[in-house]
Amino acid sequence: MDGVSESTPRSSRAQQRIDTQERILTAARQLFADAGYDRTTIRAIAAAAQVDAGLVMHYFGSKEQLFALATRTETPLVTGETPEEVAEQLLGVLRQSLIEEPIGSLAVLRSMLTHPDAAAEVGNAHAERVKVSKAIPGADGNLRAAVVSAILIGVVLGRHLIKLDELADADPEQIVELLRPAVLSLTKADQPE
Amino acid sequence: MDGVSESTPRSSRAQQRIDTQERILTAARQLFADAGYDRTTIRAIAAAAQVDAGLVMHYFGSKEQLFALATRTETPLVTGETPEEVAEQLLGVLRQSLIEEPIGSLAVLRSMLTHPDAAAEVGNAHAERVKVSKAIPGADGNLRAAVVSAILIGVVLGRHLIKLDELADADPEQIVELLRPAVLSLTKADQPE
DNA sequence: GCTTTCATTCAACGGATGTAGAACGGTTCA
DNA sequence: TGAACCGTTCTACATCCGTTGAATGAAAGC
Repeated sequence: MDGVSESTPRSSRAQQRIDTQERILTAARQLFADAGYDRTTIRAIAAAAQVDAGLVMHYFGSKEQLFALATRTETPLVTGETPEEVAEQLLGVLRQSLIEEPIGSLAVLRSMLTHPDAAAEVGNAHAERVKVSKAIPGADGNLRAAVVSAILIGVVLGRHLIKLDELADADPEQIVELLRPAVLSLTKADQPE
Repeated sequence: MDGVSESTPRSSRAQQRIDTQERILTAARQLFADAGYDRTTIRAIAAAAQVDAGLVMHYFGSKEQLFALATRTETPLVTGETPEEVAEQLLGVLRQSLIEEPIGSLAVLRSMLTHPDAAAEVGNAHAERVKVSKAIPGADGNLRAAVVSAILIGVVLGRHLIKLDELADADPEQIVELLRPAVLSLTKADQPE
């Protein structure tokens, strides 16, 4: 039954390699999020992972490739049908991002602004817009979706990165409540005047 | 009447020094906005200003001080009394920031996310929040003001820095229209249910 | 005209960084 | 037990950066 019992011992070497790689990735994610791409050095990542800098290179090839792997993030789902459902799902994503720092996204966001190649990742990290735009009716659905994304990015950024005092200290639920009308006004189609 | 006619000749040395300093400051502003603090080198600024790197140091002391001087920006006024007036003024600031890149602000915004000391500048650059919070009634006026600031930052950032396609290409006026209800919902005080 | 002043350039240093390759030491396997 | 393997560290190199101090040459003042 257990075909790997003898040929691949679960610990000691194969596993330790994987553990070490994961330790490096975790340290990289955290440091990239805290300090951005440029200010994060391979040596610092190695130190945080209690490893030599050369090993990081050996495993990941270059700082560039390590960054790409460390900041890969799965995009949240937006599957709602009605504007209200879409709005609630977006607010749910926001709530989660306010409660705990979305480390991968922060790393990308922070780095994107100084590191050219990171910008490409944003289309990926926030590809939710694509789905959002399909869920928002009207000819300007795409634009509305982009504006909503920008708003959410701005608020998350204001809380975790810029750390605007009021935003950083406030109750997440209160922020969500304040934003509900704003998000709703954007997920609903134009109403003729 | 003209006390400076002879004692301070307007050109040649005093003036050329001022001109050169201004040329350096302009180049610095642009480069900091384009590439952020870390990726902008003194040598690149000097080259853009057609000057030696040593001269930049000689005039501004350090990269740090140059950054502080180059990104100093005057804060827009928000003096409205009613929620509607405040909202319109905020939307006006947004409109202007969408039409032409606010280079100083972009430089701060971009650098702030990787350069620690730049963060302090944000309180200055967006000190408008203080005035906004006074113009927004209710116990949560401060929080509302912060949320509005975050939203505006997010949208400007989405257009000029992240360059979300739809946001970058859209008509500024259309974006402003989309955001009016959102901003209005935040400048108005809570209405009891 | 000679000296002083000063805007500007030149050359260099010390440190940090990404990266490459040799070397080490324990594990695996015959 | 001895040889091959491999995870890991050590050492070093080339480059780039911020910064400095001496050198240069033209303008200013006497």
